[in-house]
Amino acid sequence: MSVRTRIAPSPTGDPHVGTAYIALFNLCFAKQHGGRFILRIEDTDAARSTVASEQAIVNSLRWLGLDWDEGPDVGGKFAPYRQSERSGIYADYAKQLVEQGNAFYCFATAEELDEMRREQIAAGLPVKYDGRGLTMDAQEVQRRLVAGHEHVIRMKIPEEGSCQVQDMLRGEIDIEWQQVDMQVLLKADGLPTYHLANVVDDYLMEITHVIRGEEWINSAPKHQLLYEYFGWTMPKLCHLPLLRNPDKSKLSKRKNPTSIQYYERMGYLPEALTNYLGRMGWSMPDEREKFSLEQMQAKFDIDRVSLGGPIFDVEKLDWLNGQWIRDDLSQEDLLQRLKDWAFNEPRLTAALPLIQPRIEKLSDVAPAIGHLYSGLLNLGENDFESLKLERHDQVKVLQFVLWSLEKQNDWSRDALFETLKNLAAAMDIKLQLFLAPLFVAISGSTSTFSVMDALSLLGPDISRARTRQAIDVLGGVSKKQSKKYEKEFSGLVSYSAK
RNA sequence: GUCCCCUUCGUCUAGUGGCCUAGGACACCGCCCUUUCACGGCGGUAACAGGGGUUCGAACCCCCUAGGGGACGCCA
Repeated sequence: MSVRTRIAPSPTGDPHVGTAYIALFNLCFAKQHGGRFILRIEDTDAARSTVASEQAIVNSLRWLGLDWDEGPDVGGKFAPYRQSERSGIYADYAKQLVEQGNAFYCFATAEELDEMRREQIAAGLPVKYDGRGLTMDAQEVQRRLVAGHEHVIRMKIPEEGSCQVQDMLRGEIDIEWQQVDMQVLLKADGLPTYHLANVVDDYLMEITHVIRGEEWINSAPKHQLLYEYFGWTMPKLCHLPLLRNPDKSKLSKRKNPTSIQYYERMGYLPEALTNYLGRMGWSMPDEREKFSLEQMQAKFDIDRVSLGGPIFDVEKLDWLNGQWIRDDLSQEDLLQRLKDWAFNEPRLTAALPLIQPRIEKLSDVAPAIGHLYSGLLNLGENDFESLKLERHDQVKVLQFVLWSLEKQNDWSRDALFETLKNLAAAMDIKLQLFLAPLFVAISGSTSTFSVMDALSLLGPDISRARTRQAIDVLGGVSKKQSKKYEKEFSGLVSYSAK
């Protein structure tokens, strides 16, 4: 049997570099063993799993050159198990477990369980489903099912003993069954949870190796137990370390740009970013820093993964990107890359009408649109000095704007204007004053075309990054202050929503 | 709080019991190249978390402690 690996990213938010990281290692492992690497996008929440967000993942992985193979289709290639006509298979598997006595119906409501958890916390007990559904007698269960009471299916967990999970890198991991929750397998809406869907999919897709993030270690006993219940062979597990922020917490977008699209917009070469991700927790046998995806695949060895969670260090990525630009691009290549990146007709065409009214000479063009072709700006505190708003209010405005922009989905200039206008009104600040710090943050000056147009053309990734940068330049927001602001902000938003 | 994972320069890492007075890379500093700035070249500062074992010998094996991270959802 040949090796098959698979990643199952959730199409939530922007495609994350962590997804690319896991994909890269899966791809290299599979190719190294002459196997296949399969992509499957999964999320049971239809509201946030849109065609567009699925496509964004596909595009980002393609951009990075992390190509996947076609695998056995389960419920549609990109549209996952939420597809109603196929989700039935998961319900069938869940019911099979009930019949086998490995799972049970639970009629507890969300409120009831919240209450239970609160009590457990108050009593200093481990927070865990207490097995109340198990005590209901079969007739009562039948009665409620027939009556159409809302219910879920949970898996049974052994009451004592422990589970030994084999990890390809860590060896045996021993987890007490006491620590494992009676996981919901089938939700009240009839859709499976990740745990069930994942196991069923991996089985149906004949996955032999599961290479995923370390955050899944604690769920491994559940998955292993499901394989046992079904009588299926368990794939080999491998948990990769998590990418971290400079403060060592799990890489998150609040602290670091994490969107693959951000790195694309910043002008990193995909081969450099892939190369850099390949250096996170892994090294070439000859220790060279620069290598292509093909070279990594050729030399890949999962045992060379080091377990300490690596910090995503932009400085080294910058250096590596420079190496790629200087060593691997001919002048023609560079020209082509620049054209593809941003110096293309549609991008320029979008900018020209904005500056045409403002220029007197053709030589005025480059300075006027320079900020549309830049990454982070060269900002200093004094760039904000001449503004009328007090400095701490500037920071506050920028922070609130940032939070708004993080929620913003529609990046048309009109939608942005609507959002910002409402925010200014809610904060009770005159629009002109309100926009001034953002103007500087985004454009690097106060005398250029509308900041809405700039935001719209720059897109979410760069816009948010520059706003964040401006906040930092102005001294940042302390943790305490941030909490206070957050509260105030959520109050404003609900107010303006009315 | 409970459990799990992790721990070599500031950062990414090499190292799988003797080759380690611990190597490379980024960053930083200095020198050289140079009309400037980069690039490039050369050099420098800088680490085995702490404590116990095992062993002739420990960065490497074991134990304890500390620190960091993660998981504890009808999210994934």
